[in-house]
Amino acid sequence: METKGVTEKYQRIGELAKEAGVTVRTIRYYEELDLLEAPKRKNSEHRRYTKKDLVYLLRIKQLKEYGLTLGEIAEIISLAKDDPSGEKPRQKLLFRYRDKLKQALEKKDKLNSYISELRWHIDQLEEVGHFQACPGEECRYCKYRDLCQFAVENRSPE
Amino acid sequence: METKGVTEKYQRIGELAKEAGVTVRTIRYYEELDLLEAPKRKNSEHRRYTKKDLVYLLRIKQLKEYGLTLGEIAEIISLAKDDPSGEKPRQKLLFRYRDKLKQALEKKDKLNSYISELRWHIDQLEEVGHFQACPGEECRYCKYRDLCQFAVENRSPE
DNA sequence: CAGAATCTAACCTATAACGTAAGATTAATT
DNA sequence: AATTAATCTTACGTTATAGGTTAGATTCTG
Repeated sequence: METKGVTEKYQRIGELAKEAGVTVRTIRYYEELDLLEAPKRKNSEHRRYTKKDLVYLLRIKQLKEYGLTLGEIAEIISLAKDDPSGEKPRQKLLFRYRDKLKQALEKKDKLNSYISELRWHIDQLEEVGHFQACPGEECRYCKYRDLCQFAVENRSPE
Repeated sequence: METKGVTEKYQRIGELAKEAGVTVRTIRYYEELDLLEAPKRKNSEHRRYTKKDLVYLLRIKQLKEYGLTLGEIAEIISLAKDDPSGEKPRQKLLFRYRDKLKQALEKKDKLNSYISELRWHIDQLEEVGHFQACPGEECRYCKYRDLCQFAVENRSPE
């Protein structure tokens, strides 16, 4: 394929983990999920890694930061394997990003509604004196009674 | 079938569940967590509920909607039991709401950063042709190379 | 050759709010 | 009374993700 750097150095899994800022377990786990290529080894040698593996690891970390799950990342990596042009994985990644964006925007909308709802309730609570009395007799005098689903009808004699 | 009103004072758990829009299991679970008062019964009678229980159930549902956990709700209810004035539960609820508000605002900030990050990456991906080639030789011509942590150095010799 | 590092395999964890099943009992209906 | 329906308690299961945590064996390093 292509010639690797002159200073090509093989690292052990612990060293790679430290450099990438992940645990050893994480690296093996990623290998298990086909996120990371399993280094070839004879017999029962220990794993050896190159700079390229570090780059891939960091790339995975990056994609994770952008909200992709390991499954989604694996899917993209898998596409990249069969597609030398890189077009398919690129499209998939774009799709994922757009999807995450859509979800994030929806989430933002909900969050905004939630925030104003909370503000409303905080205002209300700051004014209403008797929490425990609600619902109950206090409803009769509550300024929010028309908005409250728990308001007790005020004509009913008790 | 059943005549509601003054005569039909006590409901069975299934009826209450249906009216409140929860499951029977949920009611028993809430009782377990002291969210709902356990109806008194002799021997091994079945549970019987009143209109009041329905109101409390709906109240719990409402608090849940505002993002309180069952644990937080239980805490408030517990406070209400020892405090006839209702002041302590009210303060606690206010505290919770304010806390939720704070968290929601923080979340919103993060979401906004995330959204712009995503947008940036989408723009980038729409322009960069070769995902698979990144990082690599393509970095030399990539317009984002200065921003990319994975850009391979092309000018700086080791 | 001691002791670190790594190996595989397999189970464990956290999180909340219930779901679900088993087997027994109680209530309602016919 | 008999049958059916509802309810009872107890207790384990669920959902998902991304690894953590042993254990005991093996390999590598100084």
